[in-house]
Amino acid sequence: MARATTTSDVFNAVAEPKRREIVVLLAASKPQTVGELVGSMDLAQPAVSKHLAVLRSVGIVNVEKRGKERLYSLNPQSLKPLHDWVHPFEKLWTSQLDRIKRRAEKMAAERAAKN
Amino acid sequence: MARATTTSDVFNAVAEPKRREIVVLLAASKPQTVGELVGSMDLAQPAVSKHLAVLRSVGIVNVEKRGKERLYSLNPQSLKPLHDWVHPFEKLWTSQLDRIKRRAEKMAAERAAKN
DNA sequence: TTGACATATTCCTGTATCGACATATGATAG
DNA sequence: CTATCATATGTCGATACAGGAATATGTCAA
Repeated sequence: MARATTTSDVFNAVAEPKRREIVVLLAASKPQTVGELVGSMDLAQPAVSKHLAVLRSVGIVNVEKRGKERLYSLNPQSLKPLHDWVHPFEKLWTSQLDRIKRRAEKMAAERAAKN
Repeated sequence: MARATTTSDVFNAVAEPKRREIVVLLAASKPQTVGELVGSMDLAQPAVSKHLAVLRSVGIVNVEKRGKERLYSLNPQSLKPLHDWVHPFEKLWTSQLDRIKRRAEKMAAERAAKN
């Protein structure tokens, strides 16, 4: 078996940094044209279009035709599975008890480093 | 340029379903042996060991030698970057305003489907 | 129709999986 | 020391990228 497709999953789609960048850009400013995205991305147009195709295929972005341009917009709900998976882990590092634990471990590590 | 390494990033490491499964298993029950993980995973031991190696290399899990066994434990903080990236998007789908917006879009889509 | 512009698609190359299988390493008991 | 158990590592085959370059598609204006 080989590596999973980038289009198989929100997790895989978003594993690529440039695609995350696109998501952030679309979240910051409202619907944008491919050209606008290219303008703010240091990546050639074909590459951007391909990334957009991946994001489209997993439902992260929507397209709307507007003359010869295409307006891409973010579909935030699509990121919910990612959020739902990672969110429960938050309590494992925010609890007071855990912060004490980490502090102790850190001190132990420093102690060990001196010997 | 090819696809990024699975060990290059928490995002890439966690893009693989089996590795997410391991993370969940380690979060549920405390430190576990490779054998225990294999026992609850429908995947051969070498494959599990390799996934653990990937998770180790990005700091998602820690190992501790215990005789001939190795105890793997979760390092939850390592997931923080993932959480920090996705969390801001939550408000885009939980706000009352946005729920109304989605509702309207859905109705428009149904209307369009009838025509 | 023709040309110009915006975007998508195709082809190519180098690289990195993932799992199965076989084998190496390492620790412990007897 | 040797056999055994737990885990790690290496090899192989099929697969899938990501970006560059070239080209196709589609839309508008004159």
